[in-house]
Amino acid sequence: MRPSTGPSLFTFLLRCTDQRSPEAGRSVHAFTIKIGSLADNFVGNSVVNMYAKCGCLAEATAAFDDMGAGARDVVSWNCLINSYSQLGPAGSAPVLNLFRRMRAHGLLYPNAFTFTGVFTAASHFPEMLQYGAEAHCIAIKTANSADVFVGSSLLNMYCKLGLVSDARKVFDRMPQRNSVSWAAMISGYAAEKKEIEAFELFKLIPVDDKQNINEFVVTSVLSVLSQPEFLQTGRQIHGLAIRNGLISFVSVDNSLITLYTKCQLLDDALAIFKSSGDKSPITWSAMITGYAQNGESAKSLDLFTHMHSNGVRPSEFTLVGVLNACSDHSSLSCGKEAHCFMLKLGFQSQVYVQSALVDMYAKCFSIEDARRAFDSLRDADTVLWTTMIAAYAQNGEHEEALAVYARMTTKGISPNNLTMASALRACSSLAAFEEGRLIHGCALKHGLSLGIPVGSALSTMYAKCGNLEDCNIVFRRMPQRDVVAWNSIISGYSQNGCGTDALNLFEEMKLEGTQPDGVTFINVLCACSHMGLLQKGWGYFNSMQNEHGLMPAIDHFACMVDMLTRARKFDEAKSFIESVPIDHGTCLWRIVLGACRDERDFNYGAHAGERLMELGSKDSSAYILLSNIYASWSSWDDVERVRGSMKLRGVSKEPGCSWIEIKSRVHVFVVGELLHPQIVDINVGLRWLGKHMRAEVAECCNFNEEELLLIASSS
DNA sequence: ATAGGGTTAG
Repeated sequence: MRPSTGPSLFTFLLRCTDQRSPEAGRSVHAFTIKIGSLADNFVGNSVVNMYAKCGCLAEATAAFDDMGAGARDVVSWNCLINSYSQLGPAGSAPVLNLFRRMRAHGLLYPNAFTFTGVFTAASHFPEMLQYGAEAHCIAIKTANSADVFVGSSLLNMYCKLGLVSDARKVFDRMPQRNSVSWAAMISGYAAEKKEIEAFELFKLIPVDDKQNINEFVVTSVLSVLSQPEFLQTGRQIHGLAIRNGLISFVSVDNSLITLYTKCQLLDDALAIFKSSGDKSPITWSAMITGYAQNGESAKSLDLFTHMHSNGVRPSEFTLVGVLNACSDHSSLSCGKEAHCFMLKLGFQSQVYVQSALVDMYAKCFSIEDARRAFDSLRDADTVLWTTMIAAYAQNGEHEEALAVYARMTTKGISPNNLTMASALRACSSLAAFEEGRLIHGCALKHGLSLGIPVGSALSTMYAKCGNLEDCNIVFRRMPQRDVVAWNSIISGYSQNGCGTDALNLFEEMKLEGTQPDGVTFINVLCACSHMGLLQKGWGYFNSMQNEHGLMPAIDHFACMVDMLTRARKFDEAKSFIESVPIDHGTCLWRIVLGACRDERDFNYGAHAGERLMELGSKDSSAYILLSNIYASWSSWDDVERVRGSMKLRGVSKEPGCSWIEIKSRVHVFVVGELLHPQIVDINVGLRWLGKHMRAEVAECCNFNEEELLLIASSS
């Protein structure tokens, strides 16, 4: 029996709910208890709903319990279920629990409202799939599966759990669909990067049904088409968004900004950004990130300052963008400032931000800071570990890179292709063959060995270890190759003295239709240089610009100088260097000096050495070579002059260091090594080797003893 | 009295 005060209580409770005022709601609740109407399921449900909407879930649950089993109906259960499901992942377990209790009750049948809450709850965790699928069966049995809300939340659940084709089956069987169904299905394809499927589905939306192409649908489809190859389609959807009056929706603007920044059209992106009426932190982040990703670090940082002065609170996404801009800038002071922001805003425990931070410090050459940032996070994931490995590899600390990789493996964190590529890069630099093979095995186990980044890194690793056979096998097994993959094998052959094979590979690459880049030409020109193919070298050098539109850079000029001097064309080398249109510092003259030593042409050597001194070279070996040349001529004044300016400029020789891995142990030697346990025997062996080498060289080249000592002293 | 979908990142 319902008391006469019922209707007015509803009105009060509704108003409290609408105004999200639990304070007022509590006094109405107290009144319902006083007049004993909580047992009325309409009033009770309103109380539960009021607390739930006000975010007071504990009180909602208490009111639900107070209603008593007799007064609770489907709506009471649904109110509670849906308010938990709106909490997101945190509410998933309570929802499934409530659903189980509701069914155990027996007399109540779940309805469409129940299933939408249950499916939403199950969509957050893969291990909840079985509960979701079970609920799907119950929905069919209780004749709820034809409902649009049920269908939409169900297909969304399958999408979020990675079962897109199951989602599509649900979608296809829906007797009716609305914008939510379309948006959920499109974003399901978007999450799997299935651009074609997403766009095909988008085109299936009935054209007369403008209602279905709303801001959600447009946002989803734009997000998946934000790539240069879909720019034209993206522009068409932009036009459609304008015609449908969707341009004022902030999420549409955000995805348009992303579309244009991903296509490197920063002006178009900026136009959207400027015209966007109410910018969200996402709008700012998208633009800041867009600048950073397009190498416009200064503009990125500038916009961040603007965001800050406009009083918009940066999100973790913003910080990632800003940190990226700082890495690009190699600006440690900017990076440290961003780090402070990050701490102030409390993003230090977010893995994405942490990885960007580690990367920033690594790119700013502050590897200790990178390590400290890495160590400060407890639950590092694959990418963060990989960033740290890459950070050491980029900074030349290859042993540390492998140590971090080893620790990652012990912790059972599975690698991705960049992990493998970075660890292999460290192996290449150390020529660590055994370690490299182990990593190859690991890549194989994880199914990563055939992809482009890992395949290329493997080829390089085998080549750097002198194993061209495995370098070739790995390369030939790759199902697809890009210019980087080709470069790895061409450089492998070229650096191992197999110039002819390197050049044949280069021709094969062009036949396959892969465009060479600057790196390819460095290897090709090196190969020509080593084989003394001067004419061929010139041909390739000229083809860079003429056939491939590539501007020669300092390394290419260096290859040509090397090639000319090896052929003893010192005059040509001299005029070539003087014609180089870019700033080349001391590098080209240094090559000439080195070649003059090897070719015993000390006149040109002295010229190159004097040029290097004029240019203020800090290279100690150049000064030593030059003074040795003068010494061989007995020009003691010049020797004094060179030694003097070397001292004046504070040029000193860094101690040389080398190492070798024997049976998994690394043996390190510095100049004048005394500490190695077998150093006496090693020195005896080295002297023996040196004597025999000199004898052999002298025999075939007719050097005299004096010249040989000059060569030995400078190399 | 109760419900479902979208945008930015290492």
